[in-house]
Amino acid sequence: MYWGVMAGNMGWGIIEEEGWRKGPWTAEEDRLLIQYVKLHGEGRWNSVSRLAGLKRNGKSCRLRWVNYLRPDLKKGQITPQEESIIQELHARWGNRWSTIARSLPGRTDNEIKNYWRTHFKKKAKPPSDAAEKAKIRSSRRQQFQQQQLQLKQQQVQQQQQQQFQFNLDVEGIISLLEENDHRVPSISQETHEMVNMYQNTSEQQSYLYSMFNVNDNVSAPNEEILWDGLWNLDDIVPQAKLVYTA
DNA sequence: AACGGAATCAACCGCGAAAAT
DNA sequence: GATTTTCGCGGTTGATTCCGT
Repeated sequence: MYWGVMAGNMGWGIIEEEGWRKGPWTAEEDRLLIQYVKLHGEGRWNSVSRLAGLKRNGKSCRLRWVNYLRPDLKKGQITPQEESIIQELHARWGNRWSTIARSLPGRTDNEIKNYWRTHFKKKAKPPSDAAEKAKIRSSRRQQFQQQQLQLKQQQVQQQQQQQFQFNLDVEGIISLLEENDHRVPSISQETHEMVNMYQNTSEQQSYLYSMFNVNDNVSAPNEEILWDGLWNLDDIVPQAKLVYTA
């Protein structure tokens, strides 16, 4: 990856006279910044250096987070659909990149701005020779491969997130059942049993996952039993709203 | 294989608006 | 209300990679 190469070359990790580091971010700096956001949330960027021990100014930290570290960012090339949205919105808004970016979830203003400058500015003139056409074909092929890769990565990520969320949710169910057991007749006996099982051993925890097919990402029928129950629970205990991200 | 120009993209800069003091 | 701080935006730069000759 481009950044990786740059970060590997530590030649210009410059320290300015004020003590701020400049240039490409290292993996360690990224880790510190991610940790800071986990603990303190986004914002108060000027506190990052003090609280996270990063020798970066607030502006640099914000930029790094917004453009590269935010978990909701889409990786990979701009898709043809996104491209047409960019064109359409640029016709309407001009260079208001942040406004355009709001219509493209997971894309940053910087990314769109760069994309526009490198793709659309020159697109006015159509390809005129074989070399240009070959280049476009190659670019499309790369784009397709990138999309396939991205899709696979998304699937893996989704599975991991699903399992993590499920884990959290089951913990929530346990405590809610403990608190409200007598008030929740709509939760099936099966659900009670599963949740109770979860509390026992790690083998049984795996068994619980397998029953819901969480690892296989094909979780429909058994899951419904649980989540129907969850929504009933939610009606009774509104503050206990459980979010299932399938 | 070597070179040079074009393309790409991460990061910086300056500025203005909004929020905090 | 004035001043300072923080944040966000758009423009630009510069290192690296790509690609044609």
